[in-house]
Amino acid sequence: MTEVNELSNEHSPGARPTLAAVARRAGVSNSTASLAFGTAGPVSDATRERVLTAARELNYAGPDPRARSLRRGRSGIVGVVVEERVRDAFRDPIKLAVMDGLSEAIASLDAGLLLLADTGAASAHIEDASMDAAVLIGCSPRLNESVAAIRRRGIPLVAIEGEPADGVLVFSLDNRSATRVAAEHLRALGHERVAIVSLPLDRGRRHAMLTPELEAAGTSNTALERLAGARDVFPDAIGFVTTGSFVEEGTIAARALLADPETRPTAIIAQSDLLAAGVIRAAEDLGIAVPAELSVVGFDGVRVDGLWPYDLTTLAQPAVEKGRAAGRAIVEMLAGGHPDPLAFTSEFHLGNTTAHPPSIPG
Amino acid sequence: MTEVNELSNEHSPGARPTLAAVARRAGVSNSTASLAFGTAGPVSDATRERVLTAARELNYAGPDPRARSLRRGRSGIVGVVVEERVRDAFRDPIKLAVMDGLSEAIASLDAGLLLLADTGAASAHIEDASMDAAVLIGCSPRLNESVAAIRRRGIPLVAIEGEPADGVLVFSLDNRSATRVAAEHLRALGHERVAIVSLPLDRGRRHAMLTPELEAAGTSNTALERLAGARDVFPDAIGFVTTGSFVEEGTIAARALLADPETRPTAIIAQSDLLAAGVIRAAEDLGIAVPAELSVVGFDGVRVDGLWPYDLTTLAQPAVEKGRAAGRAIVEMLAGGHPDPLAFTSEFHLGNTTAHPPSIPG
DNA sequence: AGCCTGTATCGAATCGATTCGATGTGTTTC
DNA sequence: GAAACACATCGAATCGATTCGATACAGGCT
Repeated sequence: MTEVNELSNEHSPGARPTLAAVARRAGVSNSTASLAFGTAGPVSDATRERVLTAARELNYAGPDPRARSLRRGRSGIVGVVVEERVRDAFRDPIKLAVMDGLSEAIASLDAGLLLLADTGAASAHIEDASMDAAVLIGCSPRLNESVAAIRRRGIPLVAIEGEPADGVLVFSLDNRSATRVAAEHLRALGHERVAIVSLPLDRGRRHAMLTPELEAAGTSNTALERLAGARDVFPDAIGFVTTGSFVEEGTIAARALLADPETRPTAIIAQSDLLAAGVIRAAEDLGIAVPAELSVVGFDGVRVDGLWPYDLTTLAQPAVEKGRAAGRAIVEMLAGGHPDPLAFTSEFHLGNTTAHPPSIPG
Repeated sequence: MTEVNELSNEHSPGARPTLAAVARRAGVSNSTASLAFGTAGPVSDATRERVLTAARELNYAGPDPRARSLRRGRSGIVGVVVEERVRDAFRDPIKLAVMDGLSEAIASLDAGLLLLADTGAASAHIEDASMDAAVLIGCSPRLNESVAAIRRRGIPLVAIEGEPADGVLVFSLDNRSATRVAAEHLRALGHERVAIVSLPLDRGRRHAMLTPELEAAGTSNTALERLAGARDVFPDAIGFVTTGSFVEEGTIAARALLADPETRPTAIIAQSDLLAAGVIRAAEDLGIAVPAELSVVGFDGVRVDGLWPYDLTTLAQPAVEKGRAAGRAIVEMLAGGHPDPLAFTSEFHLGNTTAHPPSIPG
């Protein structure tokens, strides 16, 4: 019966051959065949050749990654968790830059990047995808049960931004103090009526005027910190919450904030450069001159195509470097090390989109 | 001794608990514990509760994905292979749109997307990543050994564009005939000196003037087909090969093509909208009026931020729909079906970037 | 009472490879 | 010529779960 099974395994066209089948055909043991596929093991060249030939003849595709990863305890996969649909995540140049640095730093692991959308609902994948480590990009490492599940799994877990949490290595940015610098710049220029265009505060993702309730219910560390930085200087600034860092969202926000000529702000603090670009576009449409009638500052320091001739006043953050640091940390943790968290700082860039507020005639 | 091991497994802080440990603690068999984690199985509510409680007490994170995927033969991962560095892939709005449709269509699989860069060199991941299916986006399904390895693995394999190959389900686009339509449009307007700005022809990725040698050595189906479509109408068109679909690359190409005022083309066929945007930008810089002095057509039909006031004449392709079709095909193949390949067509969009060529005085 | 049905649970085989310790063979060294 | 050694190869245990067929038991039926 064993014989029959062996034959059927080797000959039935549907079933993929296994390493055992290859070994049998090459006339070596299971273990030797396995060794032959590695590069290191003590195998004679002749034997290795024989095994590889047998593999070729059987059309064997190499050791099954599933079995290999069970036995080895490593799967060669690093999970990247984003708190939105995958499609939206990749419209954000900052996230792309982070992934860029990340993939560069983990290149030595020879691992693939598994995209996981932590949209709250279908978080099935994220809890039972096999990965060797996970990176949270712009998600809250606390509060979240998927994240808790990953942590329980005991794999290295790093977060780009987001407040510190147990067992999560956080790479943070000076969101609050950097925004404060920008706000102080505006105040020094003489601005008093300032409005804020905010990134989403939670996963709700509707746009709305900023209210204390929304603010209190917020979970997005990045948005809240930048908000706090602005509030440090302009405690009463009004604001508008967008659904994401997109140019169109900035336009929508600016339309709402600039609607009433009486109460119109003289400056807008946008929480991202894309939002700022949208604000400027809206101002153009409304015939409001930037920076003469409206000053605009952004955040991120990404080059926005088509913003010319404007050179946005903004806070340049080292996004690629953040990703790289996270990647390096993962490599170190997988090697058994215990790297330290790191805080990154943004640099104020003075462009030509900020100026003194217009002097208002009596 | 067995006893000792069991104890050490349950108590040593480093080792993660296994399902067996949970079962033992709950006083049920291994198999019952497994059943308790599924939703379907015939388990009494009381037992399930007991198992889940034991799991909680042991801080068990749920069945190990590696073991599960070995046993089940499914890993819940769909590989996405792109022929460039991951960072570059995501700068291309068409690839993003494809991924978008893809992730939408495979949502029912509850699978994650594994990014794999087929850069020729470090193709280690792509050959031994565990995945249930693979999608090639803009890679040649022939010629490539990594792809051959995937095929040998016997998993569903679909390709977005690229010439047909055995065992690969291809979703194609009418690259050639669509480009021909654009070229005919230019000829109808009276253009005779036309230049082409081409996507990369192979993985070499250097920019250079287009030569017959480069063309003959090309492996990128998409670029070659679009080239052929242009050549159907303007057999002698000169061209410039870029390193990718980026605005800057279009600018570089246009600078090269527009350098000599004597031989300057009156129209440029760009193989992507981003390239076309770069061409227009270069023309602006050089003081060449579009469309009065230079007509420009693109390909893709993506909205390029900052191209305003231009409305690019282009070929709009159903990128999201291509991704969706690929995703649906994968779902069907994993269910044992044999879906048919599909050919998509692009739609000519007449914008304001094409016009009659300037009448050349005496 | 005897028989049958259905359900909850269990045992054991299985998925496909890796790896450790053991074995056997061939070569060097004194 | 025997002891020591290096090296290739092999057997068997192992990774951690899933699943199929068997079992036991409770209740319903005639």
